[in-house]
Amino acid sequence: MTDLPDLESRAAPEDHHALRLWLRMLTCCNLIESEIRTRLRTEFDTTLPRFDLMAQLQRAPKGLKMGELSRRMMVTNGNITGITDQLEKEGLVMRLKVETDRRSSVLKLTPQGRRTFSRMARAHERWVKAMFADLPEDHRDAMYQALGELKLQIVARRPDSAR
Amino acid sequence: MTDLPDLESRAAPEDHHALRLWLRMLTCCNLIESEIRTRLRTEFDTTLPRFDLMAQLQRAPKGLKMGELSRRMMVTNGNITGITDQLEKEGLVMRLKVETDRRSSVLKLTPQGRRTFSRMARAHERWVKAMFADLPEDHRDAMYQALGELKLQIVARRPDSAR
DNA sequence: TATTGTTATACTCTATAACTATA
DNA sequence: TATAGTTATAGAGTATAACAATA
Repeated sequence: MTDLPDLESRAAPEDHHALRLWLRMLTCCNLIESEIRTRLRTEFDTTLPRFDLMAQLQRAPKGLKMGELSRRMMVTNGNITGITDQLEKEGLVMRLKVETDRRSSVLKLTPQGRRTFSRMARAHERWVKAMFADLPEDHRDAMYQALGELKLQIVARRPDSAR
Repeated sequence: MTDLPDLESRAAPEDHHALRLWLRMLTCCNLIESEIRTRLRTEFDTTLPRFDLMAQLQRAPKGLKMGELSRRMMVTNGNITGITDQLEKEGLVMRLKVETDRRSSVLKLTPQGRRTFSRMARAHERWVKAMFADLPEDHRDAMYQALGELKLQIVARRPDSAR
């Protein structure tokens, strides 16, 4: 491994393995994430949180309540309101009133939102595939596996995981 | 793997392996990062970029020029100026004039900055170790390996990598 | 002319907390 | 009382671009 001058360079030789792994993981994530953010901005004039919200809705044909989106995206309610306001103004998502609970709204993609998201999702998948293209399959699968365990442990340790 | 209601839930069954891996990786990183940010804030009243900058300086006893920090932390010059202003005001880092180039400053940790950073770094390592504690060694090493390759590829693909 | 660092600006994202309307 | 969503606010982080001093 070469000594590239990035975030990982903050690791010291005596650091614990877990710490070195984390710094490398963080560097990779930041690299990928910043490329995706840049491309979403320059090619689609949108942001990652907006893309994430639309991705959640795409997977939920019946729509999602705003509170559920807040949990999934791990941000507070007010933020979902803000992102939703933008997307609604642009005609990409719509708020629907719930018969059984008049406090709630359910969000859905509009037909236009569905079309727009499809184009973005295809591009997004292309970018990601390209970035992971040369990672050997067995390494890719091993990482997927290991990350699955890691995620379970971390979620289990979270203070609010009993919710 | 259970179907937890988080970011990864935006993956669809037909998604490419690379995409699913990326979403899982992103979820893990976000979980870890947000725990670290919260703890840095509540226990040390500081932020991740400030911690990162100090970590870079800790590893560079001779100090670093601000432009070099900007490259390593992958943010623009102006942001380094801002973070440095804060840390300097609190007496944690100092700007030193360079004899050979009067445009440049070299940043170093002050003695107090060194002490403060040591305490934070020990705590930070404890947090990370705890989060990775139950990940089997062989998985951990496999991930470290795979991420190393991934990082090389992504860096090589970056538009400014020829710099 | 190019580079180093600074300044000013604008925007997104985020958490917090107070609020409303329902339940 | 508790919950769903809204509003207001403040702060961090970021990019962009214009700028001064120096190379």
